[in-house]
Amino acid sequence: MPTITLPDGSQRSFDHPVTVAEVAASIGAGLARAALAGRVGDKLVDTSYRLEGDCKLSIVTDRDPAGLEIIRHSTAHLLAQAVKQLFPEAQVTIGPVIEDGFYYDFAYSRPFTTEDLAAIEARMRELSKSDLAVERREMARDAAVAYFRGIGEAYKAEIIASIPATEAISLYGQGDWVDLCRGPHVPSTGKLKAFKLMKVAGAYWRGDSRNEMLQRIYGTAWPDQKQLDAYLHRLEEAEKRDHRRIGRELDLFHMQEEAPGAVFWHPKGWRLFQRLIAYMRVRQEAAGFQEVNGPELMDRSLWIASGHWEQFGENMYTTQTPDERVYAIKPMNCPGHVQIFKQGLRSYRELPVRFAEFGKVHRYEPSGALHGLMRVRAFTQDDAHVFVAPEQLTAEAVAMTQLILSIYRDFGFDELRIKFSDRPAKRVGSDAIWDQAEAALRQAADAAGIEYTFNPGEGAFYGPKLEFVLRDAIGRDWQCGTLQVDLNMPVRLGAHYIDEHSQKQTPVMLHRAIFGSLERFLGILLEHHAGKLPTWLAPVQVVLMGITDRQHEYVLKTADLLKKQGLLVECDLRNEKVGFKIREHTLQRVPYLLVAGDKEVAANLISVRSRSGKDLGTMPAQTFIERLAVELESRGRRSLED
RNA sequence: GCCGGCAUAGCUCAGUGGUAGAGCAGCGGUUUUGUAAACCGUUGGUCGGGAGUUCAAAUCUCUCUGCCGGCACCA
Repeated sequence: MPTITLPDGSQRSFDHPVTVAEVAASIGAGLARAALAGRVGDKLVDTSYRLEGDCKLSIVTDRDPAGLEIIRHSTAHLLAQAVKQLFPEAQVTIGPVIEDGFYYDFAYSRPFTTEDLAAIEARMRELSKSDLAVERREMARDAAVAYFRGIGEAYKAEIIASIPATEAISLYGQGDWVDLCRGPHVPSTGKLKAFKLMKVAGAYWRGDSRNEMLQRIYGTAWPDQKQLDAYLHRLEEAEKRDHRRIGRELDLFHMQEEAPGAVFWHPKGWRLFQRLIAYMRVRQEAAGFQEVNGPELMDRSLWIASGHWEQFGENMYTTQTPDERVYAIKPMNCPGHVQIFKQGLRSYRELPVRFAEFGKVHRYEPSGALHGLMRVRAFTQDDAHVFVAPEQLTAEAVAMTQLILSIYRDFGFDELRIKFSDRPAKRVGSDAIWDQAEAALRQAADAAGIEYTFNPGEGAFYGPKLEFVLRDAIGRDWQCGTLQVDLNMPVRLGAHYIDEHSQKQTPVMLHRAIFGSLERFLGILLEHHAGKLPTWLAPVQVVLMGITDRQHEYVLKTADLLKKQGLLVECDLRNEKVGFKIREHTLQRVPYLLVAGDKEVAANLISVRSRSGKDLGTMPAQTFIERLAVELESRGRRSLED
């Protein structure tokens, strides 16, 4: 005799076991139609799930995030069913939900074409229209392995075989098709109405490049057509903020075939780049860092000693000189900084020693990894290494975490993901050292009060790391900042200090980067702001223009005034209409446009227009300068428009 | 590196075996202009590189390079 308690606290009693669907129907016909699944306690179940005893139940519809996830998961099944009907030779593997959609990997003799994709999508629509019931059943593991082997699904059988033998396997069937799945799923395929197949790509079986390549089909699915259309529109908008496009439109940089993965910075882009450096210098200096500079080329022996040659030798650029020595072009700055630390005897009194460098590094990245400014072969790190005594480690790591977060906030990145990555399979150093390093970093992260996710096995080969991850316009995540605890490199490279008992000690080394790669950070920054950089960063902050050439002298004089304040100013004295000039400079995302006509000249004023198109009225140049100063000093938190 | 796609003027793109095109940009004029595109004229391309098929290749084939979307990698 189950009594069901609903989310609003109301209760319903039944004199026999009921399904989730029946409970939904007892509440209302509309809810019965909208029901995708049920939530019993914390557990998601199908609408066909039978409630035998008293429980708390909520009906999951597409308004529930869990409901949307179920729709996407079920759409992945619909995709697999359609593929099996059209390409019976294809084998199914896995089909998980991802952000905004899903994918499904198939093993097939050839890649799917875009024509295939259209045919598959059309078949999915037919299957949806047929409104096939989705039914769950359970099977013993070994029986399930035998079943999938029997129907020629070797991959599925392999997956099931890796599940413990004692577990019952749930299978979901719809029409002629059955898949292994934990569920839950929508009650019938008719619930799947708004979906679209997006692209095909290769993907390795079990994510291992030694395995065969499968054919992955990506799709998106939404509760209704309107939300699907909105999503597709968002994608189009995101494309417009692609940093590669903005870089060209704003004449910031270019790349070309002769230098794959390397950037040609144009004047405005380089100015922007230098402004990032100038900002970081100020922040670093205040935080006790000393800027240093190491050689670009160092003998291979140093990289062998550090362990980089062993780990990354394949990805290092090398050069052989006439004396037959082999040098590596530095792929990172740490060994250089250790050499500087090693000069002379270091006292414990000097610690922490904080060396920072804007170091240009070269890494021969795999060709397929290159991606605009985000992944290049030649890039500049705001790299720093801090040598501390073990007891200073936590405080130093906490301070650095806070510095990173504070700097990100200055750039408008309030939301970022932080990941904690621990020891990778390929590493140097004993487990005892790793235990120590991981514990220290975790302790520091907790002391800093940050929230992070756990990223097992993704640490650097010499130590665990915190990764500060930013997201680009179309949702790809990129590691920017990093903080690493390293107990290995100081030993390998022979760094020491003398403690208070005159004993030689090995310092702990912290690696940290805040921008990470300036190139990448700039790419993210451009996308984050859609090219509309905050005024304090903009390579051109103000453009002045006259309406006719009668105002030229006044414009030049006013521009001089602004330039003397250190503002980045250009004058547009071209023989063009003011509307044309406004349009061009607005497209160039110049923060402020100042216009002077005869009226302004007569009154000794300027007319101010913001990038957003707002007319801020006329004012004396001095007033503009003062109000702009407030915006610049607050790094855009306060604006001249306010 | 792997799978797939793409590569035509500075940019965005059309051209699918038969004499390389458009819009914008650029350049030369005219216009002295009031807050997101004035008007007229005009320059510009070994169709990514190489090889092949063909009477004939931007177009078909092979190959190399680069880029794009994924996967793998990311000190």
